[in-house]
Amino acid sequence: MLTGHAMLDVKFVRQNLDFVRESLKKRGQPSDLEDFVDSDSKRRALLLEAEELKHQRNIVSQRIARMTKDKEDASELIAEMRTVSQKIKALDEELSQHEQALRSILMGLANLPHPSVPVGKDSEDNVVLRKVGEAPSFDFEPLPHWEIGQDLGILDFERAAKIAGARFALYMGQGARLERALINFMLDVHTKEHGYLEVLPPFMTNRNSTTATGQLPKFEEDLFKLEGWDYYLVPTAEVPVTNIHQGEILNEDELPRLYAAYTPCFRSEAGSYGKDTRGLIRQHQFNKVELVKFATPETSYEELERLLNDAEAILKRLGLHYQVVALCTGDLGFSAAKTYDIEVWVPAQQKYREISSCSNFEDFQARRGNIRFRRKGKKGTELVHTLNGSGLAVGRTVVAILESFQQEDGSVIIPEALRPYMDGVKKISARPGQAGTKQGLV
RNA sequence: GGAGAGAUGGCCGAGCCGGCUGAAGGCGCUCGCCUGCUAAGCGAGUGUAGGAGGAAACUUCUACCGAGGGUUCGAAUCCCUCUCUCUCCGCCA
Repeated sequence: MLTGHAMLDVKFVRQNLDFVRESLKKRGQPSDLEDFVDSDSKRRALLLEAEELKHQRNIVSQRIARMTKDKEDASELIAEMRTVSQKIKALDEELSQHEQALRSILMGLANLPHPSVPVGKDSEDNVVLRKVGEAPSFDFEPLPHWEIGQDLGILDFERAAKIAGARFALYMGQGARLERALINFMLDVHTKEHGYLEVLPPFMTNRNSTTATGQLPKFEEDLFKLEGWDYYLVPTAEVPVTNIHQGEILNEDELPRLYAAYTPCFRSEAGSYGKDTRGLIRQHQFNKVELVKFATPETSYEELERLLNDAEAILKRLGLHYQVVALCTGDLGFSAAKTYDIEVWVPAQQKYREISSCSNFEDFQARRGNIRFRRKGKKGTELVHTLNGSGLAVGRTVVAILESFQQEDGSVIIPEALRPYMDGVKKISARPGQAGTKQGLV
């Protein structure tokens, strides 16, 4: 059987070969699908043959049962069926080879872009939809956040390197407090105002779950794997949270379901050597509040817009300048049908950097994870649509805050919305001798 | 870590000395009837996936009783391995 682990729908691909080819080409991942057609047709031919034999076996077995009951001699039929069973076994083996081939072909095919996604080659072709707020202006040379953080004694990359290595951060004092404040702030806004249910999931997931959301098998090198265990450290809460409903059949009236989860995220960042080597932008471990939705197909694109708004709300309240970008076909992630990125302004770099990525996966993940729903009064099941988006990446939010609200004297103003989460602290400034000493507690 | 018990349909729960059991019974759900509303009651229906046929409603076949193997003409039922859950003992928080 081929249930549950395809990505695109086998039937759909079979019946829309040209469309699929065209879509994959737009993504810059062309495939002639010849191997698909080949495996698929072989598989069906073998299936037919095997099922006919099984039918025969079932009927004759019943006859044997009756004969045995009536004390008749069935040894001839039994001998006959013995060879039939052997034949079935051989066919089943051949069949499973083709099914495996077909599955791995399907697993390698990326999701089809939604018609509204701009066609393009790479990130150059992404479309900026809007810019919100204004970039802060400075009458002094703004410092990069790592310098601000180190000067304030709230970020320590040298000791982090000693403890773990490159691409790790050690937050101290008000830095650690700021990170925690942001997590709480984000969770509160999403759960109390946007209607999400807070969840705290496992930070490791097994192979099956990691495959369902699309991180495996294609992106294994991006993940941290626990040696000797079937566990992967989560690269995003998307993995454990989307798998909450793995294998379930939900009721239509339970949809949409909205979840908000804080987790640390672990990424190997293989292949990004030399990029963003300083500071908090690219870490092996970072914190994120993730928003995940399960929706019906007819509402999933409305839900995507709402998800985007929910993520933007955080930046607005913090008073950070950002832009919203629609990813083009060539820049779309493997599993996504449509993605908006939110990019926050990073003053020291004079650049917008991704701080959230909001995607509709349609039924792509649901098919792998076998997440379905039943419509009221209708027979059968349908796959749900899954969506997720960062709301937001916490470390990068710290970057934006430190750099955007830095003062000439090296202090940093805390956005008003965050102060309740910081014991009313309005500003982080350097106070020599404070960190970790008894005087600091006064 | 040691000893035991279990895993069945949306849910609960029979079957488990092998053969009309895709699976009794109950709950839930859907449709219809009945009652002034609600509740109760009565009747019918109600798993998933894949294949073949059909424009379609649908028909038919195959598979599925935690997962994967094995025995057998035939397995939810017997055997092996694994996973998970529960109980008791020990250990650690």
